[in-house]
Amino acid sequence: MDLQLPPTLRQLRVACSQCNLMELCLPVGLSEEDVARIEELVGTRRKLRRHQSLYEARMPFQALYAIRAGSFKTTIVLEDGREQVTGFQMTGELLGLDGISTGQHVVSAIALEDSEACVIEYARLEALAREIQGLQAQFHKVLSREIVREQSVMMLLGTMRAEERLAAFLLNLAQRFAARGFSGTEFRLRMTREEIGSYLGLKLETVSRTLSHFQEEGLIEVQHKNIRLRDRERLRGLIQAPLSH
Amino acid sequence: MDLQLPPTLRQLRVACSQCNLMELCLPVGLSEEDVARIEELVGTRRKLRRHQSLYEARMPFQALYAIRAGSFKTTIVLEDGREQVTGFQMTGELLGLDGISTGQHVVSAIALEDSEACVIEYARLEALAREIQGLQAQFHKVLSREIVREQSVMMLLGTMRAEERLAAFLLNLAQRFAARGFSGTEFRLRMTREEIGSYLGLKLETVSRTLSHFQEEGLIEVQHKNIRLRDRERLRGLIQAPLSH
DNA sequence: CGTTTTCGTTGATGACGGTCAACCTGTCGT
DNA sequence: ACGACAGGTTGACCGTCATCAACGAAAACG
Repeated sequence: MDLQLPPTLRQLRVACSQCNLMELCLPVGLSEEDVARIEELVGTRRKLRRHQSLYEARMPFQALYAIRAGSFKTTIVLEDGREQVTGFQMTGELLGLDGISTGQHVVSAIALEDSEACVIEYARLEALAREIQGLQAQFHKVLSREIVREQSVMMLLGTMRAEERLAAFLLNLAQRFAARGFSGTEFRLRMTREEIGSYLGLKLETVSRTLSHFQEEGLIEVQHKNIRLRDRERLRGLIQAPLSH
Repeated sequence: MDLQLPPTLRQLRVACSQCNLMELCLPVGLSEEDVARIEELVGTRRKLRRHQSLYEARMPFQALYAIRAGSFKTTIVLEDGREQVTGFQMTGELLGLDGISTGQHVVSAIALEDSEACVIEYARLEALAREIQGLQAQFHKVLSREIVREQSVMMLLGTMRAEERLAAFLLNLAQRFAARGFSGTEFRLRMTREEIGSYLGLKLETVSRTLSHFQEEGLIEVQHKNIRLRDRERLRGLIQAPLSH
């Protein structure tokens, strides 16, 4: 079996058709036949240990990456060194879209845990998208979905208060875990308070305090990185009715 | 002449090849021949008066819009009524990308002044992108550029202070005016203080105060909506060195 | 053309979240 | 298994920006 081979030789024959992430990834909505053709797209897979990067800002862009296992964060840095997390990505999600624009990556993608990603060479993807209409359509949707996601983060950063941001964040995570067949009520955070804060435009102390506060209110249970949602409805209510207006 | 005809009959024959926005719009980098084929893409143009919307959130998505004249803002609203401006768009820029994801628009696009947009039916665009490689490549770049733009807004909202946000905003506007052949030093804001504030995650009073402050410092001259940049370098410096660290 | 409304400026005050600091706990590396 | 260190919690204090308010000016309206 593959697992017996030394790591460098593990250029596993990738089979999208065998992958349980199909309905979250690029092949969504494609016929069996088309999925078969897509498999030629994915050349290799890359395994990463925690803290390793899939790509770094300013590196030339050549490929997109579909997360097969694990999770990542993407970060952008200003010249003065300030850094911000722009997103957290889970299995089935596509990384690297930022590089298409200029041919250079603008964010870095860093594994939050030991992870694995399918390498999708971009030139091949473009070529195949011209042939397979469904692939083209799906790819455009993925791009557009990222635009929409970022817009809702802008909304969060621009108009929400600390409590609302955290509530929105937890509910979003829950929903994504659920979509992957995991519990949407009990899960483990893969990122630190500081990373959460960076993503939400808050300091880590504020994240910590707010989580504690949620716990006191009976909204959630927190124990380190383990989260349990106890009252989803009230959490949701927090977002819609900040304090009274 | 066209101008004599009643508005409803003004389905002008559009000619991308004649449009001075070519190098800012979709046809970038295409051969003459390909540009000719692209022209069949743009069916009609739409004229809008100030405050009219090109499309509204929740409306079905069918077309993208290339701004031919004027300018727009895009806004997203939460259920509780809170609204945020997610972007300001100028000539040559593409509107409607948010709709691809779900087939429904998620933001509304509203004209900041009397404006005109070319209607690009999306189904046709996808079809043509499959045939013209350069068009496909350019379209993907436009999508990716929007992702990158939003990331830098996230950075701005997440880590920058009021002064830095305003400085970044003014410099960005200046650069875009310059790219269109207008002065990058003296220009007229098309949006209100409130709209600027909404975009930057600030209240209108803060925007007003900060602009006044910039003026006292000799960085800019403000007179209502007219802006003149007096010291670009110091403005730029504001962004990179927030206060000392 | 005058009136009304929208838009912008400036001031006084206060709240939310940032900052600094001390301490604790769990995890990672050797 | 142990120690060092990263990660997390909590408290006290403070700064930035929001809020409330009053006023002024420009633009939109009939």
